[in-house]
Amino acid sequence: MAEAATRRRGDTRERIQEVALERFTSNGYDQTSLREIAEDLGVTKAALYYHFKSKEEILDGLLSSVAFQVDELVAWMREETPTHERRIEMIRRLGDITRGAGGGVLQCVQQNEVALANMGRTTELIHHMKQQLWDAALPEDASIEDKLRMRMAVMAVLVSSKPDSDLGGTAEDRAAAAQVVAASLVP
Amino acid sequence: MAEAATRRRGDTRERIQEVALERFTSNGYDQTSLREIAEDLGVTKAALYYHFKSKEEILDGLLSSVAFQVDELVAWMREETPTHERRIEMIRRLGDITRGAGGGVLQCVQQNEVALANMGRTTELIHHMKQQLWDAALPEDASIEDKLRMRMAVMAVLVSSKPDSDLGGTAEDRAAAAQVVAASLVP
DNA sequence: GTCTATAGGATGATAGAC
DNA sequence: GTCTATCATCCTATAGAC
Repeated sequence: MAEAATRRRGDTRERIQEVALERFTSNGYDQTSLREIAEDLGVTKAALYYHFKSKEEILDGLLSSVAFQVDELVAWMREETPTHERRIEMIRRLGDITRGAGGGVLQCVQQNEVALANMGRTTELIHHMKQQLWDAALPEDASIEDKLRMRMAVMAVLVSSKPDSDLGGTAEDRAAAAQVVAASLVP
Repeated sequence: MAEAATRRRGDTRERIQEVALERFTSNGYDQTSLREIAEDLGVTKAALYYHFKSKEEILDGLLSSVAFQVDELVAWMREETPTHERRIEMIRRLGDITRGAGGGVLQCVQQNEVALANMGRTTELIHHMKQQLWDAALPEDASIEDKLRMRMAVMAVLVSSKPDSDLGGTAEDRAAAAQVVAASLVP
Protein backbone atom coordinates (compact mmCIF):
# COMPACT_ATOMS: atom_id res chain seq x y z
CA MET A 1 0.00 0.00 0.00
CA ALA A 2 0.96 3.61 -0.06
CA GLU A 3 3.70 4.61 2.32
CA ALA A 4 1.52 7.53 3.35
CA ALA A 5 -0.66 5.03 5.17
CA THR A 6 2.17 3.68 7.28
CA ARG A 7 2.78 5.21 10.65
CA ARG A 8 6.19 6.71 9.87
CA ARG A 9 7.50 7.42 13.31
CA GLY A 10 10.25 9.96 13.64
CA ASP A 11 9.28 12.27 10.82
CA THR A 12 6.36 13.90 12.54
CA ARG A 13 7.72 17.32 11.71
CA GLU A 14 7.50 16.58 8.00
CA ARG A 15 4.08 15.02 8.36
CA ILE A 16 2.81 18.12 10.12
CA GLN A 17 4.06 20.25 7.25
CA GLU A 18 2.47 17.97 4.68
CA VAL A 19 -0.95 18.07 6.27
CA ALA A 20 -0.71 21.78 7.02
CA LEU A 21 0.24 22.65 3.45
CA GLU A 22 -2.62 20.62 2.08
CA ARG A 23 -5.17 22.26 4.34
CA PHE A 24 -3.73 25.76 4.12
CA THR A 25 -4.01 25.51 0.35
CA SER A 26 -7.45 23.99 0.02
CA ASN A 27 -9.23 25.46 3.04
CA GLY A 28 -7.20 28.57 3.68
CA TYR A 29 -4.65 29.47 6.33
CA ASP A 30 -7.07 31.24 8.65
CA GLN A 31 -9.74 28.61 8.34
CA THR A 32 -7.34 25.82 9.21
CA SER A 33 -7.05 25.28 12.94
CA LEU A 34 -4.25 23.45 14.69
CA ARG A 35 -6.87 21.13 16.10
CA GLU A 36 -7.78 19.98 12.56
CA ILE A 37 -4.15 19.36 11.67
CA ALA A 38 -3.54 17.45 14.86
CA GLU A 39 -6.64 15.28 14.43
CA ASP A 40 -5.65 14.54 10.85
CA LEU A 41 -2.34 13.24 12.12
CA GLY A 42 -3.83 11.39 15.05
CA VAL A 43 -1.99 13.45 17.64
CA THR A 44 -2.96 16.30 19.95
CA LYS A 45 -2.44 20.02 19.52
CA ALA A 46 0.20 20.02 22.21
CA ALA A 47 2.31 17.66 20.13
CA LEU A 48 2.41 20.21 17.33
CA TYR A 49 3.87 22.73 19.72
CA TYR A 50 6.76 20.43 20.42
CA HIS A 51 7.80 20.68 16.77
CA PHE A 52 6.80 24.26 15.99
CA LYS A 53 6.56 27.13 18.37
CA SER A 54 3.57 28.69 16.60
CA LYS A 55 1.14 28.24 13.75
CA GLU A 56 2.98 30.87 11.74
CA GLU A 57 6.21 28.93 12.12
CA ILE A 58 4.70 25.91 10.40
CA LEU A 59 4.03 28.11 7.39
CA ASP A 60 7.45 29.75 7.57
CA GLY A 61 9.09 26.36 7.46
CA LEU A 62 7.26 25.60 4.24
CA LEU A 63 8.10 28.98 2.79
CA SER A 64 11.80 28.81 3.37
CA SER A 65 12.03 25.49 1.56
CA VAL A 66 10.69 27.07 -1.61
CA ALA A 67 12.47 30.36 -1.00
CA PHE A 68 15.71 28.49 -1.52
CA GLN A 69 14.59 27.29 -4.96
CA VAL A 70 13.45 30.76 -5.93
CA ASP A 71 16.79 32.20 -4.79
CA GLU A 72 18.56 29.75 -7.07
CA LEU A 73 16.37 30.80 -9.97
CA VAL A 74 17.04 34.47 -9.26
CA ALA A 75 20.77 33.81 -9.07
CA TRP A 76 20.68 32.02 -12.42
CA MET A 77 18.71 34.90 -13.91
CA ARG A 78 21.32 37.37 -12.75
CA GLU A 79 24.19 35.58 -14.46
CA GLU A 80 23.42 37.39 -17.68
CA THR A 81 21.35 40.39 -18.70
CA PRO A 82 17.78 39.24 -19.24
CA THR A 83 16.56 38.73 -22.80
CA HIS A 84 13.20 37.60 -24.09
CA GLU A 85 14.46 34.02 -24.41
CA ARG A 86 15.95 34.11 -20.97
CA ARG A 87 12.73 35.30 -19.42
CA ILE A 88 10.86 32.50 -21.12
CA GLU A 89 13.35 30.00 -19.75
CA MET A 90 12.81 31.56 -16.34
CA ILE A 91 9.07 30.94 -16.59
CA ARG A 92 9.76 27.40 -17.69
CA ARG A 93 11.97 26.78 -14.66
CA LEU A 94 9.36 28.32 -12.41
CA GLY A 95 6.90 25.83 -13.84
CA ASP A 96 9.28 23.04 -12.86
CA ILE A 97 9.41 24.35 -9.32
CA THR A 98 5.63 24.64 -9.19
CA ARG A 99 5.14 21.06 -10.26
CA GLY A 100 8.11 19.71 -8.30
CA ALA A 101 8.66 18.93 -4.65
CA GLY A 102 7.41 21.67 -2.40
CA GLY A 103 5.87 23.46 -5.35
CA GLY A 104 2.53 23.32 -3.62
CA VAL A 105 3.88 26.05 -1.41
CA LEU A 106 3.65 28.56 -4.25
CA GLN A 107 0.04 27.54 -4.78
CA CYS A 108 -0.55 28.01 -1.10
CA VAL A 109 0.95 31.49 -1.14
CA GLN A 110 -1.16 32.54 -4.06
CA GLN A 111 -4.36 31.09 -2.64
CA ASN A 112 -3.84 32.87 0.67
CA GLU A 113 -2.60 36.19 -0.63
CA VAL A 114 -4.61 38.48 1.64
CA ALA A 115 -4.42 36.22 4.66
CA LEU A 116 -0.62 36.25 4.51
CA ALA A 117 -0.40 39.94 3.72
CA ASN A 118 -0.48 41.13 7.31
CA MET A 119 1.64 38.62 9.15
CA GLY A 120 4.93 40.30 9.94
CA ARG A 121 7.82 37.95 9.21
CA THR A 122 5.88 35.77 6.80
CA THR A 123 4.72 38.76 4.82
CA GLU A 124 8.26 40.07 4.53
CA LEU A 125 9.53 36.70 3.34
CA ILE A 126 6.95 36.53 0.58
CA HIS A 127 7.37 40.13 -0.44
CA HIS A 128 11.12 39.72 -0.65
CA MET A 129 10.77 36.60 -2.78
CA LYS A 130 8.46 38.30 -5.27
CA GLN A 131 10.53 41.48 -5.39
CA GLN A 132 13.66 39.53 -6.23
CA LEU A 133 11.90 37.69 -9.01
CA TRP A 134 10.59 40.85 -10.64
CA ASP A 135 13.90 42.66 -10.28
CA ALA A 136 15.82 39.81 -11.82
CA ALA A 137 13.40 39.48 -14.72
CA LEU A 138 12.99 43.10 -15.77
CA PRO A 139 15.01 46.33 -15.67
CA GLU A 140 13.79 48.61 -12.93
CA ASP A 141 12.55 51.16 -15.46
CA ALA A 142 10.41 48.66 -17.32
CA SER A 143 7.03 49.90 -18.53
CA ILE A 144 3.86 49.16 -16.62
CA GLU A 145 2.75 46.98 -19.48
CA ASP A 146 5.91 44.87 -19.36
CA LYS A 147 5.66 44.49 -15.60
CA LEU A 148 2.07 43.42 -15.94
CA ARG A 149 2.97 40.98 -18.69
CA MET A 150 5.62 39.36 -16.56
CA ARG A 151 3.26 39.02 -13.60
CA MET A 152 0.53 37.54 -15.76
CA ALA A 153 2.97 35.02 -17.21
CA VAL A 154 3.79 33.84 -13.72
CA MET A 155 0.14 33.74 -12.77
CA ALA A 156 -0.66 31.66 -15.85
CA VAL A 157 1.76 29.02 -14.62
CA LEU A 158 0.28 29.06 -11.12
CA VAL A 159 -3.35 29.07 -12.22
CA SER A 160 -2.83 26.20 -14.62
CA SER A 161 -1.16 24.04 -12.00
CA LYS A 162 -4.09 24.30 -9.63
CA PRO A 163 -5.32 20.71 -9.31
CA ASP A 164 -9.00 21.60 -9.19
CA SER A 165 -8.70 24.16 -11.94
CA ASP A 166 -11.87 24.20 -14.03
CA LEU A 167 -9.80 24.40 -17.19
CA GLY A 168 -10.17 20.69 -17.77
CA GLY A 169 -7.55 18.38 -19.26
CA THR A 170 -4.69 16.64 -17.52
CA ALA A 171 -2.04 18.40 -15.46
CA GLU A 172 0.33 17.99 -18.39
CA ASP A 173 -2.14 19.52 -20.83
CA ARG A 174 -2.61 22.52 -18.57
CA ALA A 175 1.12 22.95 -18.00
CA ALA A 176 1.75 22.91 -21.73
CA ALA A 177 -0.98 25.45 -22.37
CA ALA A 178 0.42 27.64 -19.62
CA GLN A 179 3.83 27.69 -21.25
CA VAL A 180 2.36 28.71 -24.58
CA VAL A 181 0.31 31.48 -23.03
CA ALA A 182 3.21 32.60 -20.85
CA ALA A 183 5.53 32.72 -23.83
CA SER A 184 3.16 35.03 -25.63
CA LEU A 185 3.03 37.27 -22.58
CA VAL A 186 6.69 37.57 -21.67
CA PRO A 187 8.20 40.82 -22.98
CA MET B 1 -15.43 68.68 3.74
CA ALA B 2 -16.01 65.16 2.47
CA GLU B 3 -19.46 63.80 2.96
CA ALA B 4 -17.88 60.65 4.30
CA ALA B 5 -17.02 62.59 7.45
CA THR B 6 -20.62 63.62 8.08
CA ARG B 7 -22.78 61.44 10.29
CA ARG B 8 -25.21 60.30 7.63
CA ARG B 9 -28.04 58.97 9.73
CA GLY B 10 -30.41 56.56 8.06
CA ASP B 11 -28.02 54.84 5.72
CA THR B 12 -26.28 52.72 8.30
CA ARG B 13 -26.84 49.66 6.19
CA GLU B 14 -24.82 51.15 3.34
CA ARG B 15 -22.14 52.39 5.69
CA ILE B 16 -21.72 48.93 7.14
CA GLN B 17 -21.27 47.54 3.65
CA GLU B 18 -18.73 50.24 2.77
CA VAL B 19 -16.58 49.59 5.80
CA ALA B 20 -16.94 45.83 5.51
CA LEU B 21 -15.93 45.81 1.85
CA GLU B 22 -12.87 47.90 2.57
CA ARG B 23 -11.71 45.67 5.40
CA PHE B 24 -12.63 42.39 3.71
CA THR B 25 -10.52 43.45 0.76
CA SER B 26 -7.47 44.79 2.55
CA ASN B 27 -7.35 42.61 5.65
CA GLY B 28 -9.25 39.56 4.46
CA TYR B 29 -12.72 38.25 5.22
CA ASP B 30 -11.68 35.86 7.97
CA GLN B 31 -9.38 38.33 9.64
CA THR B 32 -12.06 40.99 9.78
CA SER B 33 -14.24 40.74 12.87
CA LEU B 34 -17.63 42.34 13.30
CA ARG B 35 -16.18 44.14 16.32
CA GLU B 36 -13.70 45.96 14.06
CA ILE B 37 -16.41 46.97 11.63
CA ALA B 38 -18.65 48.18 14.42
CA GLU B 39 -15.89 50.21 16.08
CA ASP B 40 -14.98 51.73 12.73
CA LEU B 41 -18.56 52.94 12.44
CA GLY B 42 -18.86 54.03 16.04
CA VAL B 43 -21.63 51.56 16.84
CA THR B 44 -21.77 48.23 18.63
CA LYS B 45 -21.76 44.75 17.22
CA ALA B 46 -25.38 44.29 18.16
CA ALA B 47 -26.32 47.16 15.88
CA LEU B 48 -24.86 45.29 12.92
CA TYR B 49 -27.16 42.41 13.65
CA TYR B 50 -30.14 44.65 13.31
CA HIS B 51 -29.20 45.30 9.67
CA PHE B 52 -27.75 41.91 8.73
CA LYS B 53 -28.56 38.59 10.23
CA SER B 54 -25.02 37.27 9.90
CA LYS B 55 -21.52 38.16 8.82
CA GLU B 56 -21.93 36.17 5.64
CA GLU B 57 -25.02 38.14 4.77
CA ILE B 58 -23.04 41.37 4.73
CA LEU B 59 -20.84 39.85 2.07
CA ASP B 60 -23.78 38.39 0.16
CA GLY B 61 -25.36 41.84 0.00
CA LEU B 62 -22.23 43.18 -1.63
CA LEU B 63 -22.02 40.25 -4.00
CA SER B 64 -25.54 40.49 -5.32
CA SER B 65 -25.03 44.16 -6.23
CA VAL B 66 -22.20 43.25 -8.58
CA ALA B 67 -23.85 40.00 -9.67
CA PHE B 68 -26.51 42.13 -11.30
CA GLN B 69 -23.92 43.99 -13.36
CA VAL B 70 -22.23 40.76 -14.37
CA ASP B 71 -25.59 39.32 -15.38
CA GLU B 72 -26.14 42.32 -17.63
CA LEU B 73 -22.74 41.79 -19.20
CA VAL B 74 -23.45 38.11 -19.76
CA ALA B 75 -26.82 38.93 -21.31
CA TRP B 76 -25.19 41.40 -23.68
CA MET B 77 -22.57 38.83 -24.60
CA ARG B 78 -25.24 36.30 -25.45
CA GLU B 79 -26.99 38.59 -27.92
CA GLU B 80 -24.61 37.49 -30.64
CA THR B 81 -22.13 34.67 -31.13
CA PRO B 82 -18.84 35.72 -29.55
CA THR B 83 -16.04 36.92 -31.81
CA HIS B 84 -12.56 38.12 -30.97
CA GLU B 85 -13.70 41.74 -31.09
CA ARG B 86 -16.71 41.00 -28.96
CA ARG B 87 -14.63 39.29 -26.32
CA ILE B 88 -12.33 42.30 -26.20
CA GLU B 89 -15.31 44.55 -25.74
CA MET B 90 -16.45 42.27 -22.95
CA ILE B 91 -13.13 42.69 -21.17
CA ARG B 92 -13.39 46.44 -21.64
CA ARG B 93 -16.84 46.50 -20.06
CA LEU B 94 -15.61 44.34 -17.24
CA GLY B 95 -12.93 46.94 -16.67
CA ASP B 96 -15.64 49.58 -16.42
CA ILE B 97 -17.43 47.53 -13.78
CA THR B 98 -14.20 47.00 -11.89
CA ARG B 99 -13.47 50.70 -11.74
CA GLY B 100 -17.09 51.75 -11.26
CA ALA B 101 -19.42 51.70 -8.29
CA GLY B 102 -19.30 48.42 -6.44
CA GLY B 103 -16.35 47.28 -8.53
CA GLY B 104 -14.35 46.87 -5.36
CA VAL B 105 -16.46 43.79 -4.77
CA LEU B 106 -14.70 41.97 -7.59
CA GLN B 107 -11.37 42.86 -6.03
CA CYS B 108 -12.65 41.55 -2.74
CA VAL B 109 -13.72 38.27 -4.28
CA GLN B 110 -10.37 37.77 -5.92
CA GLN B 111 -8.41 38.67 -2.81
CA ASN B 112 -10.40 36.24 -0.70
CA GLU B 113 -10.64 33.38 -3.14
CA VAL B 114 -9.87 30.53 -0.73
CA ALA B 115 -11.66 32.08 2.20
CA LEU B 116 -14.87 32.29 0.19
CA ALA B 117 -14.45 28.90 -1.43
CA ASN B 118 -16.10 26.92 1.36
CA MET B 119 -19.00 29.11 2.41
CA GLY B 120 -22.14 27.48 1.07
CA ARG B 121 -24.40 30.08 -0.46
CA THR B 122 -21.66 32.63 -1.03
CA THR B 123 -19.49 30.10 -2.79
CA GLU B 124 -22.33 29.09 -5.06
CA LEU B 125 -23.05 32.70 -5.96
CA ILE B 126 -19.45 33.34 -6.94
CA HIS B 127 -19.11 30.07 -8.81
CA HIS B 128 -22.28 30.74 -10.75
CA MET B 129 -21.09 34.24 -11.68
CA LYS B 130 -17.77 32.99 -13.00
CA GLN B 131 -19.30 30.06 -14.82
CA GLN B 132 -21.73 32.31 -16.65
CA LEU B 133 -18.93 34.63 -17.71
CA TRP B 134 -16.79 31.83 -19.14
CA ASP B 135 -19.73 30.18 -20.85
CA ALA B 136 -20.79 33.41 -22.47
CA ALA B 137 -17.28 34.22 -23.65
CA LEU B 138 -16.19 30.92 -25.11
CA PRO B 139 -17.80 27.87 -26.74
CA GLU B 140 -17.94 24.96 -24.35
CA ASP B 141 -15.48 22.97 -26.42
CA ALA B 142 -12.85 25.72 -26.37
CA SER B 143 -9.24 24.55 -25.98
CA ILE B 144 -7.51 24.68 -22.63
CA GLU B 145 -5.24 27.37 -24.00
CA ASP B 146 -8.16 29.57 -25.00
CA LYS B 147 -9.84 29.11 -21.64
CA LEU B 148 -6.63 30.01 -19.89
CA ARG B 149 -6.20 33.05 -22.13
CA MET B 150 -9.64 34.31 -21.28
CA ARG B 151 -9.08 33.83 -17.56
CA MET B 152 -5.75 35.60 -17.68
CA ALA B 153 -7.28 38.52 -19.55
CA VAL B 154 -9.81 38.95 -16.77
CA MET B 155 -7.11 38.62 -14.14
CA ALA B 156 -5.03 41.27 -15.87
CA VAL B 157 -7.90 43.72 -15.46
CA LEU B 158 -8.35 42.83 -11.80
CA VAL B 159 -4.65 42.83 -10.92
CA SER B 160 -4.09 46.19 -12.55
CA SER B 161 -6.97 47.81 -10.70
CA LYS B 162 -5.58 46.85 -7.31
CA PRO B 163 -4.88 50.20 -5.65
CA ASP B 164 -1.70 49.09 -3.89
CA SER B 165 -0.44 47.24 -6.93
CA ASP B 166 3.32 47.46 -7.12
CA LEU B 167 3.12 48.10 -10.84
CA GLY B 168 3.52 51.82 -10.33
CA GLY B 169 1.84 54.54 -12.37
CA THR B 170 -1.62 56.01 -11.94
CA ALA B 171 -4.82 54.00 -11.91
CA GLU B 172 -5.45 55.21 -15.46
CA ASP B 173 -2.00 54.10 -16.61
CA ARG B 174 -2.53 50.67 -15.18
CA ALA B 175 -6.02 50.34 -16.62
CA ALA B 176 -4.71 51.25 -20.07
CA ALA B 177 -1.88 48.74 -19.80
CA ALA B 178 -4.32 46.08 -18.67
CA GLN B 179 -6.48 46.60 -21.74
CA VAL B 180 -3.47 46.27 -24.03
CA VAL B 181 -2.31 43.10 -22.34
CA ALA B 182 -5.84 41.69 -22.18
CA ALA B 183 -6.36 42.39 -25.87
CA SER B 184 -3.26 40.38 -26.71
CA LEU B 185 -4.54 37.52 -24.59
CA VAL B 186 -8.14 37.25 -25.72
CA PRO B 187 -8.61 34.46 -28.27
C1' DG C 1 -32.13 51.64 15.78
C1' DT C 2 -28.97 51.29 19.03
C1' DC C 3 -27.52 49.85 23.43
C1' DT C 4 -25.71 46.52 27.55
C1' DA C 5 -24.87 42.07 28.77
C1' DT C 6 -23.95 37.57 27.97
C1' DA C 7 -24.27 33.01 26.10
C1' DG C 8 -21.68 29.41 23.88
C1' DG C 9 -17.96 27.93 21.46
C1' DA C 10 -13.41 27.78 19.01
C1' DT C 11 -8.75 29.17 18.90
C1' DG C 12 -3.69 29.71 19.77
C1' DA C 13 -0.76 28.72 23.26
C1' DT C 14 1.43 26.86 27.81
C1' DA C 15 2.46 23.91 32.11
C1' DG C 16 3.65 19.81 33.69
C1' DA C 17 3.03 14.57 34.02
C1' DC C 18 4.58 10.39 31.73
C1' DG D 1 7.73 13.06 21.98
C1' DT D 2 3.35 12.85 23.23
C1' DC D 3 -0.21 13.38 26.52
C1' DT D 4 -4.03 15.78 29.75
C1' DA D 5 -5.64 19.84 31.42
C1' DT D 6 -6.12 24.45 31.31
C1' DC D 7 -5.66 29.62 30.23
C1' DA D 8 -6.76 33.73 28.20
C1' DT D 9 -8.68 35.62 24.40
C1' DC D 10 -11.38 36.21 20.63
C1' DC D 11 -15.31 35.24 17.91
C1' DT D 12 -20.37 35.01 16.08
C1' DA D 13 -24.71 35.52 17.62
C1' DT D 14 -28.83 36.49 20.72
C1' DA D 15 -31.99 38.48 24.49
C1' DG D 16 -33.97 42.20 26.17
C1' DA D 17 -33.89 47.22 27.91
C1' DC D 18 -34.33 51.93 26.19
